[in-house]
Amino acid sequence: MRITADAKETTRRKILAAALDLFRTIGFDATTTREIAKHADIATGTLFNYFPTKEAIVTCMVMEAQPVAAQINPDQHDTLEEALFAHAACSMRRLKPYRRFLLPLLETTWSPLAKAAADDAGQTLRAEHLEMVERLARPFVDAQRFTPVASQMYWTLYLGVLAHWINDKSPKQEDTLALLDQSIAMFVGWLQGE
Amino acid sequence: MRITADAKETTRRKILAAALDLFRTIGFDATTTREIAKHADIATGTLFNYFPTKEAIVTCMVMEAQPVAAQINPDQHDTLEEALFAHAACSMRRLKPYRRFLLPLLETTWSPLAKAAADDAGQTLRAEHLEMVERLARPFVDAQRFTPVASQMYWTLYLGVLAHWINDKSPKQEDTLALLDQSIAMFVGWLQGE
DNA sequence: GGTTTTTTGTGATCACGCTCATTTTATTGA
DNA sequence: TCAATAAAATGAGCGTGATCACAAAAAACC
Repeated sequence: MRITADAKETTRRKILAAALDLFRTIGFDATTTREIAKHADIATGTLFNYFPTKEAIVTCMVMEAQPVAAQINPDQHDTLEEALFAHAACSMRRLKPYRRFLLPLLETTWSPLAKAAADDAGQTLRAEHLEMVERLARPFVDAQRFTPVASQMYWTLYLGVLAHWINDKSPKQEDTLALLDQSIAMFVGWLQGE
Repeated sequence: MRITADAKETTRRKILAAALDLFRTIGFDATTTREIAKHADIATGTLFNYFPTKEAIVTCMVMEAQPVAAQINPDQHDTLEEALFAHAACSMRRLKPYRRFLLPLLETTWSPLAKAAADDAGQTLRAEHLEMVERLARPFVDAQRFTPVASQMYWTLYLGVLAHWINDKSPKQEDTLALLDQSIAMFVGWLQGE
């Protein structure tokens, strides 16, 4: 059991490394599962013993990156805008290595479009993010204001920002940061005001 | 030239009819292009002479529905919320026959996620919608406030509503209407306030 | 009407993500 | 040590959306 488990982990890492390499080099779409398997020295079928779909590989990469929760201090900020901005920026820093091929993640697992029962891992990421948002909002707004609809609207706006980010050509992605800033301002204004 | 053009139009309609029928009956994913072609009495290859992709068929259905612009009077409303709500509701009424299989449209052509150069038709629909939104906003807000970023944020929110709508199980889709209401309130609050 | 040129239709074929019956390898128990 | 059993790897093969070399038909020209 010992040797096998280690071997499996090794294979897993080989797949992730091979996939990351190819995604970066030629992009997500142009990378075939056969190619990933070949680079990882396994058979095509084996790949799917480790990851249910090609998209799941991306999801997995993101999940294994350093969690945001560990890097954010909820009591550090004076305004809700500031807190949410810091949180989003931190999340995006985490996603940065995968920016160019986040699209499949957004489309298949993160999007509110995603078929309900889909990918667990993606749902987990979403839930974690939203939970943090709610926690950050707690000192600033009534708990009862933070309805599921509020979560949903935040998530929509956040996805909009990420979507823009993916193709952002501005030098330091400042366009995206501006969009993020405005999106958060809009959300906070609505959440606190009214 | 005459006869051919008519024949082409006939084939086009046969394809659209066959596709609509199948999409409704067994859903978008379960419908194969071969099946559509068979029902339309043409070869598989011919289908792709008329529509570049399977998704484009859906886009086309939506485009051929009655344009929203013809049904909205910009001077009819007392508040911006009201005007935008009417416009969105009207757009969705138009989309209603296709609600169950809008997902591919949202994913591949409407989403801000879509690769930039993608599908023209989808971009047109988007542009038309946003233009109308801007026109409705004109009496209520400074023109210079309606920046491209504002358009983008509106579109993101609108897509969020549509995404929710697709899977909305509530009897008269009142969940979606509530979400639309809140989304517009948030957007208008931000656009006018600040 | 016959010839050329252009447009349209065709289905075999491709490349892809993914599956599954089978083979290979590892683990257990005596 | 060696069956017996469980776990993992394999690659041929499936169904799919889409392509393309070619065939048929239509339009244009004289």
